[in-house]
Amino acid sequence: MATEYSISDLAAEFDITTRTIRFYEEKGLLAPQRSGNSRIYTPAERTKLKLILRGKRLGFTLEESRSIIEMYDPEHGNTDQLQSLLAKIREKQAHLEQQLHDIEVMMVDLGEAEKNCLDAIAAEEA
Amino acid sequence: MATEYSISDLAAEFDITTRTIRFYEEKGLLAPQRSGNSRIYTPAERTKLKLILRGKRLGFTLEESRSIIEMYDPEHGNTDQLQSLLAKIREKQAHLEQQLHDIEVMMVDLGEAEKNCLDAIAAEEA
DNA sequence: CGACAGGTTGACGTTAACGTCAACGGCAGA
DNA sequence: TCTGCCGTTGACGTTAACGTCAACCTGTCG
Repeated sequence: MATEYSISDLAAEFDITTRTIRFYEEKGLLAPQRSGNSRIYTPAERTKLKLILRGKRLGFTLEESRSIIEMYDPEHGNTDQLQSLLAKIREKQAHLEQQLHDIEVMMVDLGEAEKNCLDAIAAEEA
Repeated sequence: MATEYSISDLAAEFDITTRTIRFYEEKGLLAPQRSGNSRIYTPAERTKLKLILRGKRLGFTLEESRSIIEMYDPEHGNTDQLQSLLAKIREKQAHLEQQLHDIEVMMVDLGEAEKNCLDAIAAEEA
């Protein structure tokens, strides 16, 4: 349970390049501290990175991941801002529900494809 | 229940451009018939397009969608080819399971974010 | 006949998300 | 002191997935 990480620590842990991590910082998704010239990552920054990568696996753009990250540390803004944040949250939820449905259907399809494939192999061996 | 479609029929139905559809054809994902110079799409081609778009919503690349399409009309190859197809199927299944897990976690997170947001709004109004 | 909506093929432009490379600084070990 | 290793900042290259535009054909409506 380290309390801080170097850039290569994170790169190794998540199997990405340091260039990628710096790129996320350029885009304003990460904001590590500095020790002299070097970047130092707190567990909070590491969590942000995890969120980004999870977003990637779900086909989210970095912009979308950025807005997801922002949901985690709200700016304690006014009601308008909170309403807009709430709207974003519900938008993402709808997105995820669509994906859930897509996955369900595709799972069924793949299951059938698998069966057909196994049948064909069995027939071949007969 | 039309038995064939023009390129703009499909573009309108799925809310994409004709350029996009032609692009998929360039990449070998679609293979419409021709009536003179114009493209004619059968229901089977339309289904392929649906598969591509579903893949897109799940963050699949066109290459991945291509291999998914190929699972639907197997080339009735030899056992080796079938085995490799089976491997691909299971790979996609694993991919989907990872996505399912990601979605579950993100749903919970968003639910909490939503609650925090609602609480903050309530506090603001108090 | 004219024009107009739909189709076609290139060819080039664009954006996101990095990869690659050059040129440099700092520090630990032999 | 020199050799690596890890880090840094630009700057430019690359790939996927289209968008945009020009130049053209083709059927049909008034």
